[in-house]
Amino acid sequence: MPGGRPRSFDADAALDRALEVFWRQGYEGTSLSDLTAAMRINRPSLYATFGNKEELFGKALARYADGPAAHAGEALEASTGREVVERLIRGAVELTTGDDTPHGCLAVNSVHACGPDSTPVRHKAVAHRKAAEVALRRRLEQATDLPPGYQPDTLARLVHTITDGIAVQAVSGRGRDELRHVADLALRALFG
Amino acid sequence: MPGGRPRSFDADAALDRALEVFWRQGYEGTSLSDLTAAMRINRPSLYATFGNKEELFGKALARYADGPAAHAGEALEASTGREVVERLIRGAVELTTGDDTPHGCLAVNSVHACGPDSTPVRHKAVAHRKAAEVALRRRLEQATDLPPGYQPDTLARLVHTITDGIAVQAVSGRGRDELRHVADLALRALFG
DNA sequence: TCGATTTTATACCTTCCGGTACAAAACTAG
DNA sequence: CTAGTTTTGTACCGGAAGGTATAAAATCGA
Repeated sequence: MPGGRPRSFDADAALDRALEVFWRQGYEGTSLSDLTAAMRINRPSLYATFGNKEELFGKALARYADGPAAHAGEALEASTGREVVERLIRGAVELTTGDDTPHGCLAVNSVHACGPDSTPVRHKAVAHRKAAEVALRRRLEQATDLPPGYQPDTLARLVHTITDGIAVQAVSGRGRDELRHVADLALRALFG
Repeated sequence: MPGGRPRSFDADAALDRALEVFWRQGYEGTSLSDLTAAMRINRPSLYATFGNKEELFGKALARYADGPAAHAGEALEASTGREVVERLIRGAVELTTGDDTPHGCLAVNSVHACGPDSTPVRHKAVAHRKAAEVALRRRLEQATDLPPGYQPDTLARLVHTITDGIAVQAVSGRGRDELRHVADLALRALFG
């Protein structure tokens, strides 16, 4: 029964391009014209396929978590608490200072989306971050190798504070090598 | 010789209100209507007194550094490296989680101002942050109480990474008490 | 009181925003 | 080939953005 003109573009590839633009320019800083130009589709196709700008962003954020930022989830599978933390911090440096990707972190950038209309986007980003923090805390509660006196919930928040800071440094122009040294020092301070 | 109708508002007070709005809503998220409403002046008065939106932001950022964020400069006067770092980190928590001020840090928020027209604003914020980092590095080079192996430049960057992360956590909804515990743990990790 | 000068208030300008109506094009089923 | 369906391209909509022209209002020196 369904005939219809076939879609002339790859929706997944288009979503990847949208992700790239949102990551580089932020939600508010990205106009529909920016999106359609990057995705190589026209406006009605975007709306028919992805809903609207806000829904498109939501899908881009989900893709970000499963793709470029997948290390954050995988890090929790490491066998020791220390290695979990190390993978998160070192992974943040690599993620936010890539040569072929925008600098900074989409989730951190999106928390700073301002203006009345971007409130739902900010909430999405906050929810995503909160979920990551809960998962890390749960994982650290299982760890037996934390230095004495380190509480899992506070350590989880400190680790995310450091990875958030790394993202800010990366958008501020700090290079990968410099941030690797920062990560080295942070890990040394945390675990000796 | 100069006659002329007298100005009917306090320019400093108006600038403080503009700072408040930029801090809470970001550069791009703040419209001229938001500004004139908050400052209780009309549009031509804003342009005659402060130039344009971008110049107004520059003056608000300078006021931020001398006012709410003055602790960052004063911290460098502490007598030991450790106390310098402690004042910076604890000061960041208090600054970014104030009851009567917006949460987060204006300089960190502004680094995330996106879109083509806000490039100069981002550059202003980056320059401001870079100057602060140089000053901290210089100060830590004078310190004699750093733990062995801590290089002043890397430590300065790590400290700013942590304060940046605190600002991100604050805009993400983390409360003052929680961030105080994070600061405690960070300082304990850094200095034992 | 009378110009000269500066600020006020209103109303407007251009441009771009996110979002959509509509018709031509490209396909499948019969 | 036709009927039905979906996507494509273009052109447009209302609204809000940053910024400004203009004239009334309020002060000064003379």
